[in-house]
Amino acid sequence: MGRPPCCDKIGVKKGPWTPEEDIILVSYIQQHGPGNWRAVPSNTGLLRCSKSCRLRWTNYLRPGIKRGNFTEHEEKMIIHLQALLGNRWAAIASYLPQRTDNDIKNYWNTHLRKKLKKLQGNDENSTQEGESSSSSQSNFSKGQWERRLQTDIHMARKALCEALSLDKSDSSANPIPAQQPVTGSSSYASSAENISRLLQNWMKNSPKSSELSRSNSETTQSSLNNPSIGSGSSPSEGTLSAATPEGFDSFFSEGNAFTPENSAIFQVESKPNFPNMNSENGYLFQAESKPSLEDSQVPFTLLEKWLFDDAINAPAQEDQFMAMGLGESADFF
DNA sequence: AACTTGCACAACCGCATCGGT
DNA sequence: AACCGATGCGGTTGTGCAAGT
Repeated sequence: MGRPPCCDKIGVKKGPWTPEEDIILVSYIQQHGPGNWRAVPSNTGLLRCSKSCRLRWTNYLRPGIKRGNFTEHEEKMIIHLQALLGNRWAAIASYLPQRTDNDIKNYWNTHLRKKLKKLQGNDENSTQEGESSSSSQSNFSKGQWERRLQTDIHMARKALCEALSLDKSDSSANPIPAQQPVTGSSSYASSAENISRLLQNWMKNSPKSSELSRSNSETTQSSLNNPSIGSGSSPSEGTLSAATPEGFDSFFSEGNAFTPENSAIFQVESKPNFPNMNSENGYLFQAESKPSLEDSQVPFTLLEKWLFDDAINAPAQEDQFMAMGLGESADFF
């Protein structure tokens, strides 16, 4: 009697995501917002398990994700945070809002761990090395425990601020960068940029992409024909028109990059269905199903108030962090 | 040119945790 | 309190590419 599979494995597609799938997923999330992942495959016709959809969204498609080379500052942050928190990638990622935990984890595993090992090798030929993070966790010092607690408090503050949608009423008062692009443009545009980038890579890396596109278009087509897609909206508002094989061919041909500009296809077509779309700010993917201030104004508890007040006084948190016991934390490598 | 090796990163898997009933 | 489903998280694997031989 084994653990039941997270989803019906039969007919579930695995492997890399195609641009068509990406667009279907983004379109769906635009309409319904992130969350209720279980319903995503059935409602979109995607032959993916719910986990896969969530992962794809959180790691690649959601707005505000920065990809590519890590800056030196980011690198230092990661090293520092890893020393403090261990392999709690999600917690570390909360300090680097534009990076995903998966990204940070990969970067750590492929670059930083080796780098540190090397450095350490130069420093001393001591025996404690390498698996520092796991071994260090076992001999957790009091100082580290306290810092870990601090980090948890930080995360609690952040979560609280997000939950209260503070930035909505007065973005300048919010000291903690929300997980949104800093630019004034629509954050969905960022999502489109992500897709643009993916499509461009797709084109660059795969000369047979259009062929694949076509083969995948069966899936897409069937999903497009699936009346359950975009339930609640008329077929004419399908939002998926760009995902037709023809649509893709037109994107791919004539050097048409998939830019935020032409991504207006999504915006124009799907906008009427977006409860969160704000014509001035663009579409804001608010933290998943978190209530806004207007929706439910909850009186602060003492703790919430404390966390909230404290958060406002913590703009230089990042630097504090960097200044915080580097020497000590270095011991954990 | 063919093959091997190493690297980078996307994606999967399974356990942990949370929230509702 | 116990159960169950949904989601989150971290470890690991698979795959494609580039560099080296």
